Amino acid sequence: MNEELLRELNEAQKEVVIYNDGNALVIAGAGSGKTRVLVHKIAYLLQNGYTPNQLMALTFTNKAAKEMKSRIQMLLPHLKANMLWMGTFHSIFLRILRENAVCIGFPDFFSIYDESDVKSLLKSIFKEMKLDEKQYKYSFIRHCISEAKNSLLTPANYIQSPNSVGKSYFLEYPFLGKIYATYTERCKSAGAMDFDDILLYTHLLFKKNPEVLDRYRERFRYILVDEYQDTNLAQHTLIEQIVGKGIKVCAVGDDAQSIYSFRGADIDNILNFRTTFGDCKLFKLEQNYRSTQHIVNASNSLIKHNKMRIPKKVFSTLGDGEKIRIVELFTELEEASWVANKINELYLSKHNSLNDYAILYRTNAQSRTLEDALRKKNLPYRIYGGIGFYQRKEVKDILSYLRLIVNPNDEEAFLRAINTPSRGIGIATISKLHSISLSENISFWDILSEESEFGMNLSMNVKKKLFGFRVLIEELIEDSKHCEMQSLLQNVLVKSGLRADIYANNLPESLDRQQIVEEFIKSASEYSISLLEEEGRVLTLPEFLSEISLATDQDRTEEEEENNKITLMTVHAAKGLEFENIFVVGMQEDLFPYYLSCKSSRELEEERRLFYVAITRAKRRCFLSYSKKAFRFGDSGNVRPSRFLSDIDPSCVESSNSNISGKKSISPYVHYAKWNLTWDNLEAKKDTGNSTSSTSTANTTPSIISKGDELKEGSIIKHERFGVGEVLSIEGEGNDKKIVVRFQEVGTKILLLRFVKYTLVKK
DNA sequence: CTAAGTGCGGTTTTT
DNA sequence: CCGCACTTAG
Ligand SMILES: Nc1ncnc2c1ncn2[C@@H]1O[C@H](COP(=O)(O)OP(=O)(O)OP(=O)(O)O)[C@@H](O)[C@H]1O
Repeated sequence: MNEELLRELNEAQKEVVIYNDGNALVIAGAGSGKTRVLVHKIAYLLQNGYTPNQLMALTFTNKAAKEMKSRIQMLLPHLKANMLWMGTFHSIFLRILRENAVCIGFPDFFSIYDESDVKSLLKSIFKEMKLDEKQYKYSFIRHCISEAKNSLLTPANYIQSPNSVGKSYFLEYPFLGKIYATYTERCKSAGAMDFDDILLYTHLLFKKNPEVLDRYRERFRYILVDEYQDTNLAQHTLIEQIVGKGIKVCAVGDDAQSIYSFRGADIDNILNFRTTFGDCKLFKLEQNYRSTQHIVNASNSLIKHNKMRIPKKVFSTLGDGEKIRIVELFTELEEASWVANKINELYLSKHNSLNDYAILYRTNAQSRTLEDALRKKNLPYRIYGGIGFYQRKEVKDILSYLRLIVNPNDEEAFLRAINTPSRGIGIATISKLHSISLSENISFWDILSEESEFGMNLSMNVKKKLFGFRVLIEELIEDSKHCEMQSLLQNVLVKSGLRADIYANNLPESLDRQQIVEEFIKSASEYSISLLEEEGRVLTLPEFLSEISLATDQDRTEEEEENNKITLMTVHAAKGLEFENIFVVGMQEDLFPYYLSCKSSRELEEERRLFYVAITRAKRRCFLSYSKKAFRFGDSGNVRPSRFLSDIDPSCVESSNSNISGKKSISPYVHYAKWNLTWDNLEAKKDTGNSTSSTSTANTTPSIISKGDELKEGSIIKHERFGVGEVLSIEGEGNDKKIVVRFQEVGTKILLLRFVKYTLVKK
């Protein structure tokens, strides 16, 4: 069994997988199989005595987590993959927080504020404090708060600590600390956390409640982390808190792919990894399995222009392949349609799938032109990023009611729900409520609930409206106790008046909104069905809310009737992925590198790393394009090609025009002593103990009639969502009877037989 | 209180 | 160009 697992790896990779004497760190270039090593290591550990609940595997995106899960499921078809604690930092630690909310003074079903909730709360605080929003710009303040949290500073520490990251701002922004403190207070009394809080509060939970930490430390034996170069202090420290005394860590990463410094990622975390954790072996992987030699050479020659980096050897055995093409177009429009044409042409001649094509860009705003061009050519595409489905107005409206049901103190949900649809409760009323809330230190909901406070200086008419809202929410809370998700959703829509509002007419705009609402209902229903089928559990409202609070658009369980689509996404979003053909558009000065990130060589080098990530996504073909005329803020101007284009070794490039390699790029590099790195000064020492085992918990289910006796190994079934698949095995008895099915599209799944909806294709 | 219109500022990357 | 804060009319 082990041999089979290891056969798919080269010698260097095998070593990492097998190594179990201490902590392990892999630093290696793009496409060298780091993620593959992690996946195989998890499988290997599982085959050699570790149980799924002893492993914690952390990724940065839900997409990566999902991908990893399915790859492991592929290697170990009988594994109950959902027993693995595998997910993003945020999702895993949110789970831990939910299990211990009371320890940190939060309600069990605390809310998660998304970006728009945060914005609205902060703006309300600005008003309260009468701050000049020209000086206290939302985006800057938001950044500072996030920075504070990522540095694990509570408001008190942020203000007082001598080496606080806020220090340098306080002179110019004397109220910054106060804003942060107020913001934190308000979130707390609303029973809400923002994204960064998830990490900060988990850190505090572990720090202040060692017995809680110990409970998890008894359970976990191994922590595995992908993309370690992008961890911030909070993430790094959390791992540090857990690891040690028989709990090992294995991390993989590539310093050249560190592209998230804007959210606190600190490359020192990976560089100092060996000293932080001790007893750590460093591994290198040098063979690139993804790309052809030209692409590997091009990316290497590019990244060599960075001073801050660890030099690496990389080679490919896939042959030279095609050179990188650089193409100049006149306008952005022409560029987009050139890309569309090129894809069409390749698609027709190579007879491959559109899934093999990705178009990458620096900013989401660039996608529009591309979409138009693709639509014009009738080329199907799928776009990642941008405004997520769950942030859509219509969806947020429904969610605000659902959030109130679960946590009536959720201030942002309250503010949205109370006048959506319009109930004649406007700013005047809200600000009265607001001042009561502040002076009495109670939530909006409490004001409505306490008769005494209620009547203060409000007119009879307003009182009636507020009372009506209170009754509505109380009724929905009651409904939630005995309704299932679907009927609860219907109740919310009908009783709130949202349905009547949205279905009031059939204007095209209205139809769009209706469609979004329908889609939301469908996605809830699909989620609840898959939970039933895969885990035999009934979806509860709090679980549903918690789940989607972390879901970005891309992870929504979409229907995939059309499974042949071009991928459009930002370079950031493409990290960790690979495609046969990559198109990077907008390769011009001011856009890539982005004009806001050109101030220091630190920023410029990060932009260059970003470009490195873009190129290294390509397996066979890579096209870089730019337009000479760019429309920015309405007016147009001439732009020059990106300086990065001339960083690439000309021998790997085929250019459709002349004026690229001519101009030498100006690179006024600052020398950072600590960045003068070699493999040698990454060495470290120390050692830790060893480990044994622990156990898992059971689960319960209701009982329903059983069917599916006609199935046996080798049967082919068609599942309504997963498509066609082969039954690999049937396990368990009675209500617990499960089938292991390998689906063509979605990989292997374990499904509870009594809940599965399928049709038999072949006995 | 709501809806519709004007004028201004700023403009990235994401969990 | 897009989102916003603010104004004005109903
Ligand atoms: N030993 C191997 N044999 C065959 N294919 C391999 C091997 N190792 C890696 N690959 C393939 O190489 C490609 C890149 O692997 P992987 O995504 O794990 O690399 P990575 O180092 O994580 O890349 P990145 O840093 O860009 O995320 C994948 O398609 C993977 O299947």
